[in-house]
Amino acid sequence: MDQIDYKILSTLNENARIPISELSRMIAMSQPAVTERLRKLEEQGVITGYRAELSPHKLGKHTTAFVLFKTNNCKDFLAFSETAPEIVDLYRISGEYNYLMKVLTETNESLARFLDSCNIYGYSTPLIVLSTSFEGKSLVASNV
Amino acid sequence: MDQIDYKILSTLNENARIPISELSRMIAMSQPAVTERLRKLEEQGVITGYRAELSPHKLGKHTTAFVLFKTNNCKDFLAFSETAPEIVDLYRISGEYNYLMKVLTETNESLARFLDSCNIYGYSTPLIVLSTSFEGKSLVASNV
DNA sequence: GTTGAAAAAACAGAGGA
DNA sequence: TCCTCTGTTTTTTCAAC
Repeated sequence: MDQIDYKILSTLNENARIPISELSRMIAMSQPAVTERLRKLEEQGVITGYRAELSPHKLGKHTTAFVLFKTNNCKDFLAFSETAPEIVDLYRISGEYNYLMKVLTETNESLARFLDSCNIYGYSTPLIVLSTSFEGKSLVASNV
Repeated sequence: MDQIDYKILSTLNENARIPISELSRMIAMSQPAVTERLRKLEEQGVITGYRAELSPHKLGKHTTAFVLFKTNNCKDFLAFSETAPEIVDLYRISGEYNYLMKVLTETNESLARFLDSCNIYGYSTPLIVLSTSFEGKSLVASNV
């Protein structure tokens, strides 16, 4: 992992669909060399995947909320949560509550309905997201 | 936006670097037609970008935490947070605390040091992430 | 890690349901 | 309007160095 690898990671974090030919021009290195570095970064698990980032709003999801909660049935809740399209992120956390989830619903009302339908207790008042200042900042500096 | 568009979105959410030729084979549609649909989805803002997903662990970030806090200097904090590599997500939220941030640091100790260095007050005990059950679930169903 | 040729894919045009 | 077909350009892959 050197400066060139960091540059590759930072560039792909900004635009994962950039052609390798263009990437290689940007970092002034031959295409096969960049391809080989990329292959290694994927193999080592530094790069875990490539994702299209979608607009929740354009897909009719107008409410984003974080909910802290407790559950005894960790295993059951995990199975449920994987099938619930509303839950996009799920974290096991330290502290009074043992889970944190990020939930996307169409409206505030559908958020309330969804929470009622979850088999959880002791959940916090939903932390409604008023605005997302930024999200998914790159883990590697862009000016390497 | 029809079923085919949803299929394109869901496929690109799983692998954003898939060649359009392969994508077009998967959904049994010609390449130019898929290219045109993709162009429109980007133009409409349904697709906001393509990102490489990196492993925090492989990059030396062993601690992930969510921190709720209050600040009066919203503008100043936003400027600071954009330059702080530790803060990867920042949300303005409803409720007693007015901000939620996701922070990645090398260790628990560096998390403590970072929070001390932030010009915020009334922040919650950091919600340390013990494990990420899942993250970034697709906003569109995969079985469309 | 570089160069250069062959294969594959992306792009841009005309034509058809 | 949206899709298909075809030729051209670009990109990727694979060889040898």
